[in-house]
Amino acid sequence: MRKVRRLPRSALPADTVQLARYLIGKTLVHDTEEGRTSGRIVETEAYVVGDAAGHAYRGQTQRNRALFLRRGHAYVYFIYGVSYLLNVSSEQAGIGAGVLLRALEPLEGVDLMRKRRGIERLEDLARGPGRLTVAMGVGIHDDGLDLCGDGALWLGTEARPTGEVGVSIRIGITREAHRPLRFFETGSRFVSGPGRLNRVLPLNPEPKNATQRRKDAKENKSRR
DNA sequence: TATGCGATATTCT
DNA sequence: GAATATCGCATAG
Repeated sequence: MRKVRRLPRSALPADTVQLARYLIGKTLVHDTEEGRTSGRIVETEAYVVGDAAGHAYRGQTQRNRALFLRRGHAYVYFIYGVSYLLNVSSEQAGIGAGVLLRALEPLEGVDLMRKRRGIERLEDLARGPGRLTVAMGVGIHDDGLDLCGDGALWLGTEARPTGEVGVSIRIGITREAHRPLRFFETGSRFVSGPGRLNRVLPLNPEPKNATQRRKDAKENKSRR
């Protein structure tokens, strides 16, 4: 394994889509009192400027203010009453956009991740954005932190060469769901989502996502 | 492998 | 009151 060094902000592309692509293969590290956990980033999604699916779409609020920090800051928020999700802010100060970190391949602190997650299987420790934050010990207290500073949560260089990067539509959203803004390392066992999205292109006809399916089911029921 | 469903907080309408 | 950048468990094929 290569020596992992902190990524300076100047290394991050100053564009949301490019950053999402760039982060594949890089390392996320968290040092806590319990110990260090780290992992290779194998799946991301871009939430670009003017994106109706992005939290910054309706302007800055108390909740999403970290998305408006200059690139390289953590935006953490709570969703579905169950999960915390971690994003990296991606544009210049005052412009709201970010990259959602969706899955990691565990590197260091695997036992600590197992303890935090309460499961054993390596592939499931950080596959999915909500699982990732649990495994890494990331929570709302990390919202707004600078991932390019000298803090405990940071982005690092790649621990080993990155494989081929694939693209697909994003997962779990309804608005602008067709856009090819999800990036992943092809062939990785640590990537979330249905297998058909994890091959290199083709951008297949848009499958219905979970929310839409639920809506349809409900409508069918009330129709009877 | 896919589909269905409940849990549950915060924001927006 | 509805929607949501999810997860874990159940069930079916």
